[in-house]
Amino acid sequence: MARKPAIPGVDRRQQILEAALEVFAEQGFDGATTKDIAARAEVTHGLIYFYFDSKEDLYLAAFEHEAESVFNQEDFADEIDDDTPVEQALTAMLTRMLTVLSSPRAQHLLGVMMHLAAHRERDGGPLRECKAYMAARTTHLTDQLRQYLDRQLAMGRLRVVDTQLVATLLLGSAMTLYRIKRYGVADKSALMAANVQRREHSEADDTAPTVDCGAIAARIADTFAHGMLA
Amino acid sequence: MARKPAIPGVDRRQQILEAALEVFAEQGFDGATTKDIAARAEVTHGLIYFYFDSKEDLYLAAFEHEAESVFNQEDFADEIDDDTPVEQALTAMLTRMLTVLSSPRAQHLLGVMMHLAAHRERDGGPLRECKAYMAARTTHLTDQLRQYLDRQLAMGRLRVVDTQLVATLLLGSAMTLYRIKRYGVADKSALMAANVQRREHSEADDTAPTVDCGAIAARIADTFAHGMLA
Amino acid sequence: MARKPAIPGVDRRQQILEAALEVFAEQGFDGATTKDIAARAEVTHGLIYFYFDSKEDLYLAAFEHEAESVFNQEDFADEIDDDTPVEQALTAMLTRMLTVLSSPRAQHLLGVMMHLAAHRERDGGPLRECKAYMAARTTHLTDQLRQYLDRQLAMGRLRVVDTQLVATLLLGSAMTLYRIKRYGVADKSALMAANVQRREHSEADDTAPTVDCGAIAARIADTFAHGMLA
Amino acid sequence: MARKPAIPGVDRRQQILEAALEVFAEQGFDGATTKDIAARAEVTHGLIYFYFDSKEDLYLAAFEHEAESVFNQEDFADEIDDDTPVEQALTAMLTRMLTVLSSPRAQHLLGVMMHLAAHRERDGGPLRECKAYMAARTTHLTDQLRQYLDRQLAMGRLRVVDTQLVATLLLGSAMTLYRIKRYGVADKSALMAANVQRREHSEADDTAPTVDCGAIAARIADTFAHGMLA
DNA sequence: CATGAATGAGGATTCATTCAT
DNA sequence: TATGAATGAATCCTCATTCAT
Repeated sequence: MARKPAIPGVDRRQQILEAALEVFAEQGFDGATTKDIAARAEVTHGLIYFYFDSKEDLYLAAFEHEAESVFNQEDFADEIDDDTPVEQALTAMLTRMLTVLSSPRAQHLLGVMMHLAAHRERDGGPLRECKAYMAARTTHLTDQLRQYLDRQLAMGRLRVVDTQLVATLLLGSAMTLYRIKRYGVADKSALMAANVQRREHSEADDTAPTVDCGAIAARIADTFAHGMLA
Repeated sequence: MARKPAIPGVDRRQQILEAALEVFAEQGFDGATTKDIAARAEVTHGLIYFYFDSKEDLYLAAFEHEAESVFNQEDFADEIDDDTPVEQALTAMLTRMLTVLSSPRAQHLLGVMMHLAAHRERDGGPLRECKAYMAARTTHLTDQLRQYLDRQLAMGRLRVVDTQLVATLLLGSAMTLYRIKRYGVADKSALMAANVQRREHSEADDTAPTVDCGAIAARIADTFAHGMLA
Repeated sequence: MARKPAIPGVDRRQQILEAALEVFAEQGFDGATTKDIAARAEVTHGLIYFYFDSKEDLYLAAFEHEAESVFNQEDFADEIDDDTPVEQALTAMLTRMLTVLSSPRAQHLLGVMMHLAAHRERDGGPLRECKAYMAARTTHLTDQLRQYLDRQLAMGRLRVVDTQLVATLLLGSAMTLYRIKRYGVADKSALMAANVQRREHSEADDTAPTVDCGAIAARIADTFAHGMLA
Repeated sequence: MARKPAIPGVDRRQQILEAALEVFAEQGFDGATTKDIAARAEVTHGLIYFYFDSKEDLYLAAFEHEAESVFNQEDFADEIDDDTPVEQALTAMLTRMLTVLSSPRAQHLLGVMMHLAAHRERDGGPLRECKAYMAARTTHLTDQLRQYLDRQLAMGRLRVVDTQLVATLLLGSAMTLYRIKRYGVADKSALMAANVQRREHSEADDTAPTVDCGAIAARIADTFAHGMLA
């Protein structure tokens, strides 16, 4: 009675995972319904429970599935050559990071992460694992960057700044701007940065606007490198 | 069966609004239940519907109620003296902003705004109004800051930078860091900045840790003013 | 704290009773809400419970209040002169009955009665009393008419017909037509009589259409008296 | 927790539709609860919403489901032979109609229709569709009958009477009497005809008393054909 | 594997009713 | 008398989850 003969190559589990990530990214854990997900995956509602134990299990699986593939490409800071001029190196690193984050899948992951970040439950709730994973990865990134900055500082190429702070601001700024550019209005508000995208891009739909990662990266690097004073 | 005559002094409507803001900040619109809110407000479930038409109406009311009082204090950029040195002026402005945002109520509002920012619905959904309000206020802030920077640029005090970009990064950074400092782990992930707070503060509860707004502001201003290169 | 000083002459109880009858006529017992009634009576919700013990009590009171005044005028059959020609007597009687029923209040009562008639509960429910009252009055009317017909039959003025049946049909027909004429479309369906009113009257609003009771009465009497065969 | 696999032979949707019609017939739309309906259908409460979108949707479905099958048998007037003597033809037609209406299901439909007829909302409300359907079918029936009478009138077999009026009275009388006979007291009141049934039948339960449709039809036809005057 | 019917707990909302003032 | 705030039970509806087929 299997309606979809399922072209043996197509993996239903995969379909569900992807649909789930999308829906969770849009609606959050509470707002998403398993029925919605099934519909998006073009799968019957019941089938979800063949592959996953529960909505929560599905959430975790979808998150990890994507996080694995996104974060594993991101040891970008490792490749930084300590001898390259700082601004150039930062531009390269930010470009690489933004490029990785440009894929639709990575975007969905970011969406999920924003919901996760917004959630604050007394006990941590069912999403605790995801939060922990996210925190770890995030810490790792900042640490890599900070270590790089520390080395540059030691080499006398930087003013004496709080490298931890700068690392945080750099990565935060990159993500902030990136999401603003891609999604437009709704995100602006989140970060109090409103009309950037109106000037440069104006796509707000999901048809994957091409964002110039290199340009964003260069500008951020320039600002952080030289400051804005004359 | 009117049980509690309401201890004449207490305003139940207010209680509900405040409880709602808290719960919505923690759980988001979908995650929050009207029952939770009633419990937090120490009010019976049904009473919510005496004061508000629906969960959505309550959300809007709670949001606006707080947004009004928070944002109305925030025309900080207006007071900036164009003759003050830029770094000093920015420090003052950021300090003022962070101070306003330190109140528990403002924190709840920020929590709600994060959820709002994470939500992405085809039609905008019931929360559209809040998003629009948020976008407008946010745009206003950035604009004020950008205009200030434009004036300074015209006066020859700044390098030729993209003032819009800098304004966005400045405000975004301030908010980012602020939330990280106050709440710890969960927020880190949102912005991929993980271990800042572990070094400086480590409170994660609601007992309102005192954050040194001036110090944060000064460091951000310094970084943006001079850059990090030696 | 009495908002309405209530022009001492105006009786709030009365206002409530009348509003209740209207609302119950429109929505039925289950469909009506005490809040609606209070609003219609321009009275606060709570006041209802000062005058009445419960919704049910109010229903009973409203029903009886009106029924008393309507039915008490209706001993029309008593006044029939046995010597008047039958058709003429019937016309007079029906005219009188329809006239009594023309008042807005009587119309509301009829509305309530239709709901009552439609309700069929295992145990009789809270409306049992009203139903019983209605049945009694109704029986009384039919009996009067039947007795009149029996007397006429005994006097040889009628064919040998089932007087009980004819009495029932006569009264039923009168009410049927009357409601159709007054309310238009919705009622038609109830009684499977559709376009009568479109020809003669076309009011459907509550602004009390004047209905020609005499004309309706005459036509009914004619039909029942002579039949339709040539 | 799919408990009952549904005893393959039984159609739950059907069960629900039938239970709904019964409950709606007894209690009206407002008085009926979905829980009652579920209980009557021996189905869990939630299942209703698997098959129907809302209580209203269920009402419509139940109404139409039954109305279709009842009204479709009722083009009785079409089959009337214009050459048959009028009284005989009417008797046949009424007999046929009453027979169709004798089925328990048709009785439930009539119950629903009575509630519908009693309801009078400003906007028509959610039941508007049903009312419209009812009005249309009802109009159709009356029209058929009136046209038949018009033809007979043209053939000189009838006195000059208002055929529309007579058609309305005939059908209304048939339905009136029919419901009185079957259900007893409650209905009497509706039409102010109280004691007919006490003489002839006295069933008030749902065990479908057999009613002599032919006898009722004949008596009505006789009355309308010849009138009651000697 | 896959389906879709079925379940029941829980969520938003309404409403009759009560009571301090 | 009259008000309006307050209560809690009941109602409609949703949704995660299960299971026979």
